[in-house]
Amino acid sequence: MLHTLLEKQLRAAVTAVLPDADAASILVRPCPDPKFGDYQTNALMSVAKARKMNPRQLATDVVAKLDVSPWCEKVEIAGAGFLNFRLKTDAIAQTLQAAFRGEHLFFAKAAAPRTIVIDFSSPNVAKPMHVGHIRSTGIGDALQRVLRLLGHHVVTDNHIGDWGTQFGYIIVVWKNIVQRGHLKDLQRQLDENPIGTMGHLYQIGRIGIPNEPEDLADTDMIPDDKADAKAREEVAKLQAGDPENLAIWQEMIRLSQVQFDTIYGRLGVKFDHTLGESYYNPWLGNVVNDLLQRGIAKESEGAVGVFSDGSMPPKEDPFLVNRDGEWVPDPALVRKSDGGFNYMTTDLATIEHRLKTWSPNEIIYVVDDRQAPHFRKLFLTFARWQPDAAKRVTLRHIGFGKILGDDGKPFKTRSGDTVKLGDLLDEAVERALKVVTDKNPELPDAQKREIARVVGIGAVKYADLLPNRQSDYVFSWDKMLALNGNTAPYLQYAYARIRSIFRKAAESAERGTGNAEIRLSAPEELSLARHLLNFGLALEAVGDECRPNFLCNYLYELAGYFASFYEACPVLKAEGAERATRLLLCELTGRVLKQGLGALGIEVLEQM
RNA sequence: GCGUCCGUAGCUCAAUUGGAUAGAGCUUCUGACUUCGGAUCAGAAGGUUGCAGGUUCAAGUCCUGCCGGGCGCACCA
Repeated sequence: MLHTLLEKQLRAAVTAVLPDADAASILVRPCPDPKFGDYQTNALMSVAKARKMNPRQLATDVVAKLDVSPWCEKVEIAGAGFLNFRLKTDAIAQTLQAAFRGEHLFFAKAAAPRTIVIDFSSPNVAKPMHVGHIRSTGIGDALQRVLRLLGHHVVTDNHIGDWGTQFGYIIVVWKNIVQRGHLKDLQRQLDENPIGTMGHLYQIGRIGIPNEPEDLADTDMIPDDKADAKAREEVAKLQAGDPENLAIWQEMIRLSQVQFDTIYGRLGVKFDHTLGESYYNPWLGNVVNDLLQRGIAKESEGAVGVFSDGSMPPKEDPFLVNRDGEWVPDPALVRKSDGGFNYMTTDLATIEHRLKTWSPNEIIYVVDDRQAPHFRKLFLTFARWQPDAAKRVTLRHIGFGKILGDDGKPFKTRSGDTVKLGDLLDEAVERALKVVTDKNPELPDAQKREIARVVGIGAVKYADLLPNRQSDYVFSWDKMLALNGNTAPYLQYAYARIRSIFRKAAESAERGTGNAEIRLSAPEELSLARHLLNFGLALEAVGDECRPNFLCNYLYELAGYFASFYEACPVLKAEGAERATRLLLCELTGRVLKQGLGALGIEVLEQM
């Protein structure tokens, strides 16, 4: 890629002037404003500062050693010591033609591919997937797609919650209903609405047992102050391998899997592995014993926990918490006083398993920001437990904020319930269908439904990927499905317009070719062409920072440049080199939009 | 209380992590040839980046202190 070539030359020039300079820190980035040039570097200023040199003098010396004449006009020194590069139109044109011939699409595969495990989505068995799950699922899926595109070896693993205490409550009620001879009613309701029924059983179990079990949806409760104890008892039996409880548990997983498959199918999300928490059950005892033996964990109030090792100041130590001015232990519990294990234990066993199985360079957890303290403890504990293994892997928690309603509180339905993910997708598709029907009533129904599906699902995903993942954002139907602004439909529309041009071009039996003479001249052509070159930079930024919104913004800008170009530069009415140039720009913009949206997990349409 | 994240245009959000004149969309206003698809485009208006200091060539970004908010603080995940 052109900017990579510039970077290489620049690094060589800096090394020629200052042999001991850190070349890797010299980066070439797009200029914030085209009037400065196409690319710039600000690295010379920090290099000069570290050596107490005059930055402009250093810049002058570097430029004297720098030869980028094949690709650039004269390099300019600006401001406090920026170097500005302006690309030659020929160099841009040649890069576009190489892309057109399929030699690249403005990005290069990673020179040193890494093995990266991505842990995302992780829904709970026996509970409905809700809006919150779109965040982990969408961000995680976008990251895995981008990293794969960049040539990394990616392993996705859905760490589903299939082993929690929630099962105890359900089993208590389940058995009670069966005992009273209402198995058929239970089965009927589970068939009709598996997730809702299981969720209801859970809620009932938290209180006691139902009075009228044949109608679970509207039942009097017999409160039971031993409900918690009974649930724990059933969980203990389950974990000990009790056949009856095991059978109920397996049935719950089967019923939940149907829901997962449906949702993931609609979202187009696939996992390489689905190793739930239960998978690690056999090793949990050993994890705790090992931690105890090595003196990393110790008993406290009947439980077993990992405590501070005093290796860092109290303020930074996640194993300490300040209560009334005093720093007291805040351990990571790995075994409860009743002998059960915590998710810290499971997570430790999971890291060990992943390292042994896939030898990753990196494990990425795409999980709600509220769990940041948990992951700090987890990573530190693992480093203390298996120091050598820990050195070979980078553990990263990629956190994200909440989805809020108009009122600034967590997004809920009008009646105050959490919004189910399936319902959200239904409504998005339904709203999209109304728009399609309104805009293009003449299309066949089947095609309208397909458009509505792609637009609706795409809009939901895009709206979730667009904000900086760290911050909370306010959910808005209107904004999400808006047809202009930074939305999926706007990008999909740009793509559909491009495809429409090619359908028309095909009618006149003319296609552009990569070898035809092209001539970039209109300012709109040049702006669009220059922006195309930066697709790879956007992809790399997403991969490095795990922030899909960089790609969203890149694609939105691309669609914007295309829209301006489209208004100003007629394609099919043009002739000769002008026509070839414009067809080429359309083709490449289409490819980048499709590939880029695809990397976000969003489909495109030939017509909409 | 302690920790942590945040506060940017009327609203919803960006700003590639310290770079040049803080950008979009919505809203409002003004325009665009019987449109290569008007689900579009061009333009205008809108800011002391919560407040006050500090660090340096350069601060929305880093440091300190206030003000206001979200979240988390051992046997749920």
